[in-house]
Amino acid sequence: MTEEGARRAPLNRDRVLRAAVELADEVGLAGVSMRRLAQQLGVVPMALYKHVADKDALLDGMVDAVIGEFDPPDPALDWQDGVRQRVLSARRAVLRHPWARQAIESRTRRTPAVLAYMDSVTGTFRAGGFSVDLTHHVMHALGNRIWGFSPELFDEPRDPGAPPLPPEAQQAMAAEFAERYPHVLEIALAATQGDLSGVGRGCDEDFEFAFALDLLLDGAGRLHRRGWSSRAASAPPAV
Amino acid sequence: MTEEGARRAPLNRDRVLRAAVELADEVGLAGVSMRRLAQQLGVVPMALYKHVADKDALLDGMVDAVIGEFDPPDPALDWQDGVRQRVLSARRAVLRHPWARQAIESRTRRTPAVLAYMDSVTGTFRAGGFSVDLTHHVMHALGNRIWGFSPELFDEPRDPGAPPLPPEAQQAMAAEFAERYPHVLEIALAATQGDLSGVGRGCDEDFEFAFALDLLLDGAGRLHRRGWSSRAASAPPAV
DNA sequence: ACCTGAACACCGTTCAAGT
DNA sequence: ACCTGAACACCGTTCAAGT
Repeated sequence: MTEEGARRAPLNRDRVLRAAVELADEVGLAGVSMRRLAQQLGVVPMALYKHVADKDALLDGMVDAVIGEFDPPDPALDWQDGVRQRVLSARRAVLRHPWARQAIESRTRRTPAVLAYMDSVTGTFRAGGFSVDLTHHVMHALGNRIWGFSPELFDEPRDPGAPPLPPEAQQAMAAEFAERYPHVLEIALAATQGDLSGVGRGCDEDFEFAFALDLLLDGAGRLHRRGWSSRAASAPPAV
Repeated sequence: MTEEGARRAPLNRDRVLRAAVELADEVGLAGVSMRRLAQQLGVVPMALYKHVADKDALLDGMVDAVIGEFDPPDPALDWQDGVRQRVLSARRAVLRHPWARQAIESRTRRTPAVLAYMDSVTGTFRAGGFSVDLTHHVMHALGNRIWGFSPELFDEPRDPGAPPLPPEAQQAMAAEFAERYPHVLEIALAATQGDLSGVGRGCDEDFEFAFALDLLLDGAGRLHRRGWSSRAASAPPAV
């Protein structure tokens, strides 16, 4: 309210990005608008455009900030543990920022930070003796899993704060499900040891992630040891 | 312009969804707004809300329309060819609608059509003798690949209509890349047989998709044959 | 150099009213 | 039953102007 008391440190790119990350942590990615971010910084919306080209650039910067939290590579590890360590470190960072997965999936530009991370993982395979050819295909096979997340295949886990469904509702849901989607119900029940109230609460995502990652890395190692090459192969793998 | 000449068939859910799919095919997902879709149908925006609860429901319906284009399962196939056939059929449908991948990734609700498709793929593994437990983990490992796409790991392919970069720009890009991201450049060059102009035009996505799919299915088959169970395993796979 | 004010061309969705 | 009109509370971004 005083004339000069409200003066604040001048904006800069870093302060804008840090505020955006903080805002996304609080209200989710959909809640991050240029206008709301400006308000959070006590500034008029247009002031942001001096530090960030447009909203896409803002999102790129936010993803870069998450990448900045990844642990550095550990050169003492062999290729398999090396890739695992980096990817699981990426996973920890991504889980710290629930919006990060959605933001990463939405990016189509590859920033220097993104390229540097991909280069580092690629280099780990090469240092482990993988051919250029096999490394290329394996990077594609890993896909977004190098960022530490797998897609939500089934429903989002139910809000843990939500009250548990009443037993009769569970029964009704199970009955309907059992009729229409017996196989989905079966594997969902298996994941919760038959505890119906757990269905829809999601399963052990960490285990599923590690399972898929190791399935891919082990398959890759097998191809590597056998000297597999896509030039020799007519059809894809035949692992 | 005549009073009655402009009368059109009454809207219904199907006509709304078909128009939305057509609009997305033409202008991309970002171009599909309730207002623009209404205009396309010669109707006021609010008229849509009688047939579709809100924009999320519209997107759900559009994804369901794509799923409706998948080929039915072929019961004569064994589990591996059966899953491959369904997933490659999904891929053909998704490639017909360039917006579909983005739409599928953005959905958090699982519609009956989505659940029915997942149930069908799950059932194919079960019919092939896979345990409930292994089927569960394998479905997670496949992840979004059951929809026939893998994530864009590297850049989007350059617009094929765009003019090719001038040779000196290619040289400059390559030089900069070679210095900062040598490993990414290396595998990118391998994918285009050293043709620099092809870098950034993307690689053979069909091959990469088939590679990853078969890597996963072959690994899954190996675990199946060996009677692997997550209950017995302390750590994930050890394929 | 950095920020502001006003404006433009959009959004999704509500409500009460029309036929 | 189905559609409309007007309004609300938002968006991202431009341009010319202020300090």
